[in-house]
Amino acid sequence: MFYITTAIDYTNGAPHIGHAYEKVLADVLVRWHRMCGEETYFLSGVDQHGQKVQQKAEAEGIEPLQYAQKVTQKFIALWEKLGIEYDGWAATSDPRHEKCVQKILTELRDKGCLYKKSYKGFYSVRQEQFLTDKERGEDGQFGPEWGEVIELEEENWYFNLTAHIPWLREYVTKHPEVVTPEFRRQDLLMAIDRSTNDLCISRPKNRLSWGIPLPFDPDFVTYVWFDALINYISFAGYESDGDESLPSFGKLWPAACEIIGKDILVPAHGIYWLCMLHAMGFSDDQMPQLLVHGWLNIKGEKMSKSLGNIVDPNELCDVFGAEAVRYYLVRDTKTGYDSDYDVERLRMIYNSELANDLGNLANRSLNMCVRYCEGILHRPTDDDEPSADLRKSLDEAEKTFAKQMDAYNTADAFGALNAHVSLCNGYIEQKQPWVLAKDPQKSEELQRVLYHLLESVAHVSFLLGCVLPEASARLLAQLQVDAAGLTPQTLTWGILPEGHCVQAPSPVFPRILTPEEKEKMAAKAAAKTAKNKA
RNA sequence: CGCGGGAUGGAGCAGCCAGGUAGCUCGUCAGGCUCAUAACCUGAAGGCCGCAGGUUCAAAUCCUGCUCCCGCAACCA
Repeated sequence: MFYITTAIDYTNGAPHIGHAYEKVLADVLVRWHRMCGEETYFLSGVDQHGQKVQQKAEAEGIEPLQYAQKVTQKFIALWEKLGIEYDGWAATSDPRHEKCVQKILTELRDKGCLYKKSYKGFYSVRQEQFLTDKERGEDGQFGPEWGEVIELEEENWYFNLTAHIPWLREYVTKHPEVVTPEFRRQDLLMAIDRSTNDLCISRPKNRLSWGIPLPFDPDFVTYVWFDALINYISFAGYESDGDESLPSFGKLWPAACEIIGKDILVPAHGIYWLCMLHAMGFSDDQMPQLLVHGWLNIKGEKMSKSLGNIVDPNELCDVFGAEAVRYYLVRDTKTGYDSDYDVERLRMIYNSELANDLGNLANRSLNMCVRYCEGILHRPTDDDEPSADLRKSLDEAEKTFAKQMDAYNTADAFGALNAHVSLCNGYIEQKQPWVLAKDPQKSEELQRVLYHLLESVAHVSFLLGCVLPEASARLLAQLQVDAAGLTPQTLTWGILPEGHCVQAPSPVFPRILTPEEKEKMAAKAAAKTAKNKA
C-alpha cells in the first residue's frame, strides 16, 4: 500500500502556484505507483480552523465556517482543473475529524501528556497574538505594526513535547529515511536541539472560538496545528469505530510519503507531529516518511502578495492547458529544492519537449506508417546497429525513469524519457525513411525503422500517463494500443504485435506561440524559401 | 563569530563527495533534410567555473580567508 498525503492548505486565501506544485507532485507520484500495480491511497485537503480564518471571516461579516468553505471551494475547483485525483478529502471542520481529534486529546490527557498552566507575556491586541523577543525592534520595543501591546496572563493547556525530544533525536538520527532530501534532515536535527519548550495546544475561546473544543475543558479550543496534523490519521480511519466512510487504518498506515513544504518541516511536522504520534503510542516502525519540497520563487524572489507577483494557477491552466502546467511543474523542479517559476520556461519546455520532440515524433512516425505502409506494422526479425542502439536507449530510459520516480526525482525521470525521444528523432534523420520508401527493395528496412519508432512512442506515451493522463490516452489511441493491464514491469519490447494497425495522427501538443513568435517564424520561413529558390 | 542553500558562456542548470581535455537545455549564427506541429538533424560562436591565497605534476572539484544573493531562526499558519 502506497499511502501518500499532502499538506492541507490553509483556507485564508486563494491557492497559488506553490499549492499547485505540491498537489501535482503528489498526483504524479501516486499515479506512478498505481501504474506499477500497487494499491494506493491519496489524501489531500484543507486546514480550516484558526485565527486567520476567524479574522478574515469577521472582516467579511460572515461565519468562519462559511468563509472557510468558500475558500475550500476554490481549492477543490483548482484540483479538479489540474486533474488531481485524490481518494480522500481532509477538511478539518469535518465532524469525523473533530471526533478523532477530541478522542486523541482525551487519551493524551489520560496518559498525563497534557497539563494546564498559566502564561504571562506581551500580547498584541491588534494581531491577537503573544509576542516574543524576536518581534522587538532594534530599540527593544514592539513596533507600531503591533498596535496596542499589553501584558496579559492566561491559562492554557500544554503538550509535554520536551518529554519526547530525546526519543525524537534518537529516532531521527537513526532513521535517515524519515526526511527526504537528506539536507533537510540536518535542519531538523538542529531544530530538535533548540526545542526546549512544551507546546501550547489550546486557545481560550474568548479570543479564538474557531476551532475544535477541548473535550475536557469547554473554555478552550484546540491549537490549529495540533488539530491539523491529526488529519493524516483521522482521515485514514484512525479510531474511527468502524466508520465505513473512512478507510481501514491498519491497511494505510504508516504513510509512505507525506509531502510538505520546507516551511512546515520544523517545527510542525518534524517535531510536533512525530512527537504527537510517539505520545499516542505509535512505535518507531509506525512513523510516516516526510518528503520536503522547496518553494517556487518568482524570478528569484519569494512569492508574496505584497510584491504582486502571485501567479494564479487557474489562469495558467486556461492559457496553456492543465497538462502543460503539470508537466512544467514536475519537469522543471528538482524535488526538494527551490525553483524559479517562469512562464517563459513553461512555454519553452512545453514547446521543446512536448510539441517539438515527442508530439512531432509521434506525428511524423504515424504519418509515415500510414503513408508508406497503410498503417500496418511488421515486427522486424533482426536488428542493425542503430536499431539495436535505439532499443538499448529505450531500455535504459525506462530503467532510469523507474529509478528516479521511485526516488521522487520527477525532473530526472521525465528528462530520461525526453532523452530517448530526442534519440528517436536523430534515428529518423539517420535512417531517412522517406528515401527507403521510394525503393521497394528497402521495404524490410523501412518496416524495421517504423516499428522501432512507434514501439518507442508507445512506451514513452504509456509512462507519461502519470503526468499527462489525457495526452497519454490520446497518443495511445492513435497508436491503437490498449494499455489496460499494462505496467512498467510488463512494458517490454514488442507490445505492438505483428500486423498491428495504427491510426492517422492528429497533433496532441500544438505549439504555443505568441503573435511575435509567429511573425518571426513566418519571416524565417520566408527567408528560407527565397533562398531555396535562388 | 546563529543555521542552511547558492554564485559555472545571453537565460536556466549539471559537474564538486571519490582532482586530470568544462557538459546539458533554451537562445544566437551557419548548413542539411523534407516524413512531420514553419517541426527535425548536424556544426559553430560564446565561459579568466564569485574574489584572493594555498596544496598538487594537475583544482570548477581539496584546504584557508573574503565578497555578494536567498531562505530559516518555533508557538500566525
